[in-house]
Amino acid sequence: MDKAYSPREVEDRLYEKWLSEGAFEARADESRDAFSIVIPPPNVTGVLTMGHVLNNTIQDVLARRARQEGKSVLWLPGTDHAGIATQTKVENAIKETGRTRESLGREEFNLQACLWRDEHGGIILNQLKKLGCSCDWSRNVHTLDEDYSQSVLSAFVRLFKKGYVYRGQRMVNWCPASLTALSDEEVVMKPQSSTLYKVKYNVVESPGAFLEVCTTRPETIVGDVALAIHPEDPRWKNLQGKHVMRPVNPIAIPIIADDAVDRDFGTGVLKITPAHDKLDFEIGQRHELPIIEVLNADGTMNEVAGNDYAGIERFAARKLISERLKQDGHLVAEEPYRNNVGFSERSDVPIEPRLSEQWFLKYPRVEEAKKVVRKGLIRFFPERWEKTYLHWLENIQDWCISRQLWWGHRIPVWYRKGKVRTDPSNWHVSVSGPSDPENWEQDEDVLDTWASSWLWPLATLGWPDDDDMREKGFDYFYPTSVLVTGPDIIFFWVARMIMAGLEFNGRSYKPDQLIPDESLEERVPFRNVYFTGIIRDAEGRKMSKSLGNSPDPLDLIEKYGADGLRHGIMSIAPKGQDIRFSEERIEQGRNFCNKLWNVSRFRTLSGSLSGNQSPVEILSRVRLDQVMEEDQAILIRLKATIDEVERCYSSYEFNSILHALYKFFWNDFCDWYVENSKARIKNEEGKDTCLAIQDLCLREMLLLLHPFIPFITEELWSLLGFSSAKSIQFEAPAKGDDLIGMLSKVGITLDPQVLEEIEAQRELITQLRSIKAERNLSNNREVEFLYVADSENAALIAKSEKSVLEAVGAKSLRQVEEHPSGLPAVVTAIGSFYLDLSSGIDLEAEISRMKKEIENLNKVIPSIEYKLSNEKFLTNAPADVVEGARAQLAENQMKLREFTEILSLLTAKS
RNA sequence: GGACGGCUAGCUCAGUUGGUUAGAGCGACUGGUUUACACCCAGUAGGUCACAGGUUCGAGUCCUGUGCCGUCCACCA
Repeated sequence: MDKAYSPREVEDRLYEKWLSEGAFEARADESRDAFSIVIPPPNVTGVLTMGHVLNNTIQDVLARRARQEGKSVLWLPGTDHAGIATQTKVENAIKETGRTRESLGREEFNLQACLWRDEHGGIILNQLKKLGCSCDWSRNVHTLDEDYSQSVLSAFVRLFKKGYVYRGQRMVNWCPASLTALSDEEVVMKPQSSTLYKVKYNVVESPGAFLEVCTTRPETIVGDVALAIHPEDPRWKNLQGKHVMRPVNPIAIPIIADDAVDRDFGTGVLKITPAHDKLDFEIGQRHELPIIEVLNADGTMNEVAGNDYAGIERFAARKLISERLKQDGHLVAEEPYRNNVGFSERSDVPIEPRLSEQWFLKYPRVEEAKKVVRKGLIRFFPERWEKTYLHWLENIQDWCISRQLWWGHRIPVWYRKGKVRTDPSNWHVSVSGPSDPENWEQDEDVLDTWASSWLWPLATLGWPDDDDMREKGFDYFYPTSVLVTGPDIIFFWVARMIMAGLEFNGRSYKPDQLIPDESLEERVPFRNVYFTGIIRDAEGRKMSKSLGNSPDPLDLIEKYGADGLRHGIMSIAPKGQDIRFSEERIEQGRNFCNKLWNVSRFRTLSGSLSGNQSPVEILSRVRLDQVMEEDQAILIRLKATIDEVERCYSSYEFNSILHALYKFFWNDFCDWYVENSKARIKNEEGKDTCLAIQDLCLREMLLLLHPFIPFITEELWSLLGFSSAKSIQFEAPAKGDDLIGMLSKVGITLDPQVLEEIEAQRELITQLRSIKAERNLSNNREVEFLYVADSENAALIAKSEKSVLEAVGAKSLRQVEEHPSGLPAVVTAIGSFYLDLSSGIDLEAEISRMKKEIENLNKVIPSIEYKLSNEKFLTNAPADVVEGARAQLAENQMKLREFTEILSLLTAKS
């Protein structure tokens, strides 16, 4: 074994081995419990981010733990076609070759997109392999796969037949960059610095009278069809029913009254542009006002806006029209204003409320979706996300599911050629299409990507095809055990999957018929949902590609190993809190692996490894008369650690699991038990017993650590001779009680009292080391200690004298009756200890060293004293600096006294 | 406007039903290569637990209020 652990070779070799053994392949096996996870499918053309590392490491930990526990595990991988994102990327790539989407045409474009996907796609899956993810790769699914598409279209058709999918002319969120409608969830509100324009509208019927209106969007004035006031607003009561002249493209428009007007905002008068504002549209409907569109799909003004503005981009038009208003004397005021504007999440441009013909979905099973979470049939970790989830469901709006894109699942609706599309009697809706396709034309739109991924747990297991479901073990693996994802997609994905699961799994119910409680549980797509935190950079910003603040996980794997990365990220992943990334934590993970490697290496150098193939074999090497208190203590701690790990798994407290394992391994096992072993294994009598206990601890440690750091643990598992017929991957760590059982079978019972004694001994050793270190005697192994203690404690001290002396680095511990004077002392729970400064010391060397220390202090002290006597220093320096100087002076003076005393004692002896 | 989270050592964070003297890692400082490990060992320093009240024998922990930071939802033109 090399001195330092080098992950690279080990990781690649072991991953290949796991794949060739088929260790990750899932089979429905009724004799065992099922454990299943579906991966949140990443964008097929994406690359691995730190968020993926966190998310997938958690899933891998759970999958590997379940595999060890003997469950039949399915971790199902796959990728998402990511409609807008991928189409935009492909369009940009095509643009570089001088072509456009339109010039290629739909079929050719999609062909190019597939080529592009196949070329750039799948990178992320290979990156997950580097991370060690134990997915069943033979089951890899892509949302545009033929089978998956069938299931997406099938869901659409079923919901259509139920009357839940409908087509309609509605106000939607329009993205002028991507030229498509978006769902409400894809719009992000951003505070903007804009201008509030106050515009004057002259009253037609009363010359000289006018109304003032505040707006942030003067470019839409050309689409105004009315002004609205509040019906009870006394200020304009007499104007209701009269008309004003539109200040741009002048025509007379009515003054109407509507409750929706906020009297307190601006002037209390609202201009109504039904084509370009959601509220205005509603008011317009109520008052049967005309709808005048003045914007094109791409955000430029259209011909209706007039020759002066047609073709001009919306923000340029805003400027132009405001200037025009100013010239005409219609602009009363303009002032800076901060408001929230909706942006397209993908394209990052302001969205445009736009009236258009789209497909909408009324969500199915909303009530049941609330119920399954309220009743705990699906549990959220942390629990608090339940409130967010329920609040969203309470206020749920119909979902706009059509997208004006080419990359995606094309809507399975056909219209009779040459007939009016708005009449449903001219529609054909089916998965396979009409039998006489020549007479029909298919709807041009595709489905929102989330309208495919909401079926993920169902479709990846073969739904809705019976044969496919049987082959993929649907009944065995569904509902899946746990979903691991970020809270940022709780609405996009989690909530929708729950509704889809409830709707589509099992026998169908009529729309108005609630699913009975007893069959809810088998229909939910997953039982637990673990929400990870969001990874932020050192400044607390969300990691993103555009900020360039996300490290490349592959670089980190290269530098610290996959195990180091996994350990690091898991140790900073508290339950559901955002995570501030720091490379130092990854370094710590690497160091942990190295420590594990080295203590194992030490074990291989200490003695034979035979007899390690099972706990029974290991314990058979124990000689009862050689079992020491140290052995009992480490076993008690091991048991406590196992129990703690068990408890933390059930509540998904991964950082606590690692913390418990780290503490046991490093602070208890390495720092104390193995150090103590060094003396014991020199002695043939106790060697075998001591090594057996070491082996038992190491074995359990490796088993417990394996889900987190699979590579190094598997490597050490075989290097230390633990491997039997079973790989570490399928070997369960002992439960706490199992451990007690195993031990009592060979006659070892654990006495909690022993732990206290060992604890006291540790405390003593630490104190004695400290008293030595303070006097720069750390390396002197000849020092002697005197102590005063009662007879009970004295017996205890005598019992552990040898190991205390070894650990402290001292020659003797001698009991005295009287407290010696003039010696440095420490007080512990079991007695007062004095460092005998005169004994066992190289007097000449110590004396010259003391003199050197004193000489140095005699230089330092006057310089601090001078500083403190300086008036300017005292008045100008910050208080803490002055205090610091005073403390420094006092400490050095104290040191001087101590050293002087020690010196006088030393010289008296010489 | 509504909801949720955070505020603990210089930094990043643990702290699970309220209970000895509040912990870890990193960083700082001191000393150390005695054959597992310098990716290491031994030791030291460093905290008014955001603030103000309250409940209690006892509060980092529970309650009320305030402040700052962050997230989500809604949104008034």
